[in-house]
Amino acid sequence: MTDNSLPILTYSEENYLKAIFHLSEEGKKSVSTNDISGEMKNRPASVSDMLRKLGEKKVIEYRKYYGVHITEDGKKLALQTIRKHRLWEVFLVEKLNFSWDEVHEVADELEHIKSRILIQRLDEYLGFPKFDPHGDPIPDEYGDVRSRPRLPLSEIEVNGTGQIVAVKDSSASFLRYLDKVGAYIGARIKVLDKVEFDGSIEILVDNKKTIFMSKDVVNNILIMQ
Amino acid sequence: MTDNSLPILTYSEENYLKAIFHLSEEGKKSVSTNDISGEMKNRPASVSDMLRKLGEKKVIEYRKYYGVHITEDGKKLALQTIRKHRLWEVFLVEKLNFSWDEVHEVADELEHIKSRILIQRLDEYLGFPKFDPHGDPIPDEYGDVRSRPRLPLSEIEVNGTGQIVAVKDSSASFLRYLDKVGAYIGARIKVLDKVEFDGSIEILVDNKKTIFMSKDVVNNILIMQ
DNA sequence: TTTAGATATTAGGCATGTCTAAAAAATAAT
DNA sequence: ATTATTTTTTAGACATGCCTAATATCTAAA
Ligand SMILES: [Mn+2]
Ligand SMILES: [Mn+2]
Ligand SMILES: [Mn+2]
Ligand SMILES: [Mn+2]
Repeated sequence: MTDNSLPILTYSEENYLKAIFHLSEEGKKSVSTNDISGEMKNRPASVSDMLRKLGEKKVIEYRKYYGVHITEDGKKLALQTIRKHRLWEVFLVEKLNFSWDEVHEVADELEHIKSRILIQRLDEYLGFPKFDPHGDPIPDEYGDVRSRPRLPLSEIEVNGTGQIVAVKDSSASFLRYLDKVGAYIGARIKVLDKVEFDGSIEILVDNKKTIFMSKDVVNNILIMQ
Repeated sequence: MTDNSLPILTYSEENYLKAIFHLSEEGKKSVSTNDISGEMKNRPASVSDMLRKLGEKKVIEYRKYYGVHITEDGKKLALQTIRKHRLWEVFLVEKLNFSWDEVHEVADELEHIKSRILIQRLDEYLGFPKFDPHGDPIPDEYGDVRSRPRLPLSEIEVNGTGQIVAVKDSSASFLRYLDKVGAYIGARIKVLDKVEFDGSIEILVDNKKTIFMSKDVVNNILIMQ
């Protein structure tokens, strides 16, 4: 069974489905209308309308007033969009010299281009990358994701070591901060000190540089040990 | 005066404007609703609706029942879309190994991606190409086009020589035919014989190969002498 | 110059996707 | 267990973009 039977989605439906997929990944329970509204930066009323349509297309299970669950078909479609988004991000950074804080908006448009062959060729051209510029895994054509185990920097003990493999927040301001302090994907880190009072920490990067980071920062850096 | 004051167009408006621009290039006179309807493969009623909107945005001059003329602003916007279309075509052929008959549909989607920096970087990455895979000139950022003088192969005299620089028809079937017979952009040709009866001709390609071509083909190949 | 045929526009409808305001249902508080 | 609050849905509206059917206008023929 290939994805021949999957419904065709509009740009907007793809965006909603991607948002629902991401929200589903975080907390396990069902995703609420307000959560989606927040993610999509629109009104709950608009979300209710869309949920009905996505329910009819069987990409989500929708029980009025009780939030939604994404279906297997929905997951497949969301992962295809995410695959495209992340491949385009790699292209923008690797080939067009975008910095990692500039790619998100453009990839959010490019991810909707429909051609299947385009994505296959792009993937090949990029050398079948497994991770995007933010360290997030790129699903394969069938939606399979080889994710690596990772945990927030905040959970590493003092004297613990690891490698920065991804960021939770991909906002331009956060990424530019990381550039500034020299915390890049792949950097080896060691936790030197943790301040219990405010959740801030002190880390050593690449055995060279000491950085102080606030709780907000520490929660958004993901480490592989 | 940059294009700061140009209106923002929707995808659909961009497609109409591009069609109107291309139709304007052919015959000099005004473009009719039916012409546009034919080009856009939709109904004249839809065109009338759109012409009103494009008129309000001042990208065309619209007098009811008398067709439209594109304005200077309209030309600038159309050329920006055409620039994007042709740059993406170059990318698909040069970098992703698409053949020249496969690129049109995909470029028709990619041409609407909005990021200005994306196109600048793409242009740079491709080495500032001046022509697309079909030999059509790529406008610069300001809409300036360095087109080369060219005329249909049908107008070359017997024993006349020249070089294939573009094709008028970019349909997949025509382009695949050209691939089959070995008539590519850049090929040097010499007209060996012309049959007045049916408009067919015999040409020598690269001093090596003789090809017979029908009138339909000959009208759609453009030559620089 | 009147008329027939071609061309173009409007009227009204439908689908998508958004909004505000009002109503309904679920959840939290008393 | 009832009330208050929050969450969610519906009703009605608007913009875009397409359609068919009816009407208006232009143009070419008689
Ligand atoms: Mn998107
Ligand atoms: Mn990313
Ligand atoms: Mn297009
Ligand atoms: Mn082309």
